[in-house]
Amino acid sequence: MSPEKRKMQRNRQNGIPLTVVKRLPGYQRLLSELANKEVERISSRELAAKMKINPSQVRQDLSLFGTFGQQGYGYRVSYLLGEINKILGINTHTRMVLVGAGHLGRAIANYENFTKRGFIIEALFDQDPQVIGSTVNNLIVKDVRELGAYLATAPAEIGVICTPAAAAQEIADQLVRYGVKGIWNFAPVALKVPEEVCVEHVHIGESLMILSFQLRQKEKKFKR
Amino acid sequence: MSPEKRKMQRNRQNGIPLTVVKRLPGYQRLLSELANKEVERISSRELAAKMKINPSQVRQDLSLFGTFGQQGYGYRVSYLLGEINKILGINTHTRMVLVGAGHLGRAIANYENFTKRGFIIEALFDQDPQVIGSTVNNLIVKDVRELGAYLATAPAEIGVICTPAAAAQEIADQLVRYGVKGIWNFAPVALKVPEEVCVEHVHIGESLMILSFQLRQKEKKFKR
DNA sequence: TAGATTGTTAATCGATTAACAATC
DNA sequence: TAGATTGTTAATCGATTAACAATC
Repeated sequence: MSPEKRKMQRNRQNGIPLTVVKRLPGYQRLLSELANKEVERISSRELAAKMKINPSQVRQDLSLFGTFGQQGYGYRVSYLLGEINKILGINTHTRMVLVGAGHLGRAIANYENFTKRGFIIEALFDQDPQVIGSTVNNLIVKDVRELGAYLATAPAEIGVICTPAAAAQEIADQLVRYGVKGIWNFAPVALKVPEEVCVEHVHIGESLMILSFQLRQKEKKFKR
Repeated sequence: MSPEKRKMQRNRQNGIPLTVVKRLPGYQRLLSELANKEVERISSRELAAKMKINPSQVRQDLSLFGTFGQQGYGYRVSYLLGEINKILGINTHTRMVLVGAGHLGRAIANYENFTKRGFIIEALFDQDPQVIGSTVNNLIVKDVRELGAYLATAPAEIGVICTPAAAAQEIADQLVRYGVKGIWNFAPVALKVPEEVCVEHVHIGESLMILSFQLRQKEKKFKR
């Protein structure tokens, strides 16, 4: 394999290993909880225990982004949370549009946790005349044929795809054409997008398969 | 240490590495697609290309479960798919109940992909009098207070939790008490369950945080 | 100050990739 | 048969864990 090809396959973007990136939301959630409980400081040992990982790993992970702690003291919860929020882009009004206002789309549109963190769904689109015009969480569902025109006047950073699998690629193409930089994809299909566009795929079905596998493994173990 | 001994020890301690387990649904989906297209055979090289992984890894992964290929030929698609379906417990009528018939719950209950693979949601429960009695995908939503009584007469292997975070642990406890062996959790909360119960958590919110992080990283990269 | 705990380097472990004999 | 491709062992690479000097 050529060096370039191998490099492309590496599970990294810009130096931060994907394994670390995947832990960041976990740190964020824990620190939020601690902040809510008005805990002032926490050590890597305590944080690690809550995350069910190794204290070295906590320090290793955080050190990739800066030096947030103090020797002999640990980490100030409010400060570390603030830094991780910055790293994750939390609390900075990220504009989103959502396509596919079926049950799943409406569930996402109603999720307050996202809004609270600054991820704002600003418009909903659907194809079904029965759905177009209905209200979801104070937004009127628009005709998906208006998607391009809408994004031309009100750009969004993230497009959420909650359509059936068959429609997803076409919608992704449109979102990309009209300047969306990230796609949050709930359709069970691998999207093709240009290199500069990020895709995050929520693998709902795969998750059920994994659960099923684990059930069967445990069965075996307990029978033996 | 002899190879067999090492293999035995690994299997005893950890079973199949989680990294491998996570790839299984991907193999399954690809092989299904190939079977639908009536492709007869596939090599590890071709399969790897479609999975965007290394051919060695495909052979390595599959060899953990048995020997499914033939030298000089590759893998018979229908046979390999059948074996992977067995491994994942696909097509063996797995009984499920779902608690929380909001938008997300109804989206899951309507998902035909699961039914097709033998994962059957047999009952829906909710707490809201407005929702109880309504019909979702030919099932009448029951009062969540009947959950225990229902499971006592009609046991289920998997319980799906689509309730708000605050209710999730209480529901998980009930599901476990009434014999559910796996929990598919969509509530953004870490559930505590006995060791013998499997939990698979769908991290919807974390996925958005990861996308947001990647967006910001790409921004940096393209600005620089 | 003295104990605590970080940030970082070094060691270990596990996962991925390469190589190749076996064999269809 | 001869080319193709597996299953498996060996080498490499990356991630996790341990160790410890720095220092609050």
